[in-house]
Amino acid sequence: MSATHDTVSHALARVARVHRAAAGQLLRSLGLHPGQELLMMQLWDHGPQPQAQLIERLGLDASTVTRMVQRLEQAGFVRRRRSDTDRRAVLVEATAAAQALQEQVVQAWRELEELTLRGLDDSERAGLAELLSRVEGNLGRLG
Amino acid sequence: MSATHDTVSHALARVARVHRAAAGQLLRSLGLHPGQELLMMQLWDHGPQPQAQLIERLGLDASTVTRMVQRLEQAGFVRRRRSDTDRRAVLVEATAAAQALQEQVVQAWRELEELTLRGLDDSERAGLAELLSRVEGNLGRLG
DNA sequence: GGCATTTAATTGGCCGCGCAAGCAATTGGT
DNA sequence: ACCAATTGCTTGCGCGGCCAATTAAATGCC
Repeated sequence: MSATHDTVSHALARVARVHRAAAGQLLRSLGLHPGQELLMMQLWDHGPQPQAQLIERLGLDASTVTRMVQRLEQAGFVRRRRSDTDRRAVLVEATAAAQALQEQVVQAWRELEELTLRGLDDSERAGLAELLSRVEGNLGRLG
Repeated sequence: MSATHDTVSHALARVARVHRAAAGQLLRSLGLHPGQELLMMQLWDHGPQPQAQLIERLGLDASTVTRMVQRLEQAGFVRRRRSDTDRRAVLVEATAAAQALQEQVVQAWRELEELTLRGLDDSERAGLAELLSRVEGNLGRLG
């Protein structure tokens, strides 16, 4: 066995992929693709907001958000309108149809969380959350 | 603050993204896209092997591996040839050019690992590795 | 006011990644 | 020996995601 394996980085990459796959499985029947639910949650949690805010909060590239929003609009989950105070900005808001989805998405997310953490006791869960948070901090602000 | 946040699932998704971005940054100058280094590492660690083996070890979809290998071949890092014993199978092997890359990739991966784990002591690192492993187990086999 | 700079979005291009459908070779059962 | 089922791989398609380049609007500075 070569030494390039068993690193946290490898584990993280693999876990993230299966986790995303599991999310995809749960979201599939709701008509959402993995990643989109995070954007919708932002809208549900913080209400209508310009894309710049979504970009900021999701930590995604502007072009990614533009196209995600376009597709979500196409799917009927989101509405876009030009801001009056800043005519460059595009305000994004969840539609009524999306409101109906919220319950199911939250539920799916809960299932995913439980599936993910199955067999970990409270202190282990807290430990994992904290370690991930610190790792995020390490990687977050790098040049 | 709504309750949909602060879940391990959210943290995991975010951490995975910044981690991948960091990997991309480090691999960029080497001409590799994030994800490809994992495939190359398989080849370096286990030698020439059929795609089926790569699919198995990487846990990726067959179509994903097919196209990754095609692109890596295009880039000159990999060679493909039909297996003699099973003419459906495609054997994949690293090229000499790729051998030269190995050192740098291993180095980049080491940097990434250290960057990721900065500020965590040995027991915390071990703890994170173990928790990730258990989470992977939870999500891995979910028929 | 006038002009350079910064900011918000968009588009084109490319990659990773998965699902679905399909093809060819191999294996298994009878 | 034959034919069904399985296996290995490929292609079409669509989405998430990034970078680079572009346009339009807003801001800053003189």
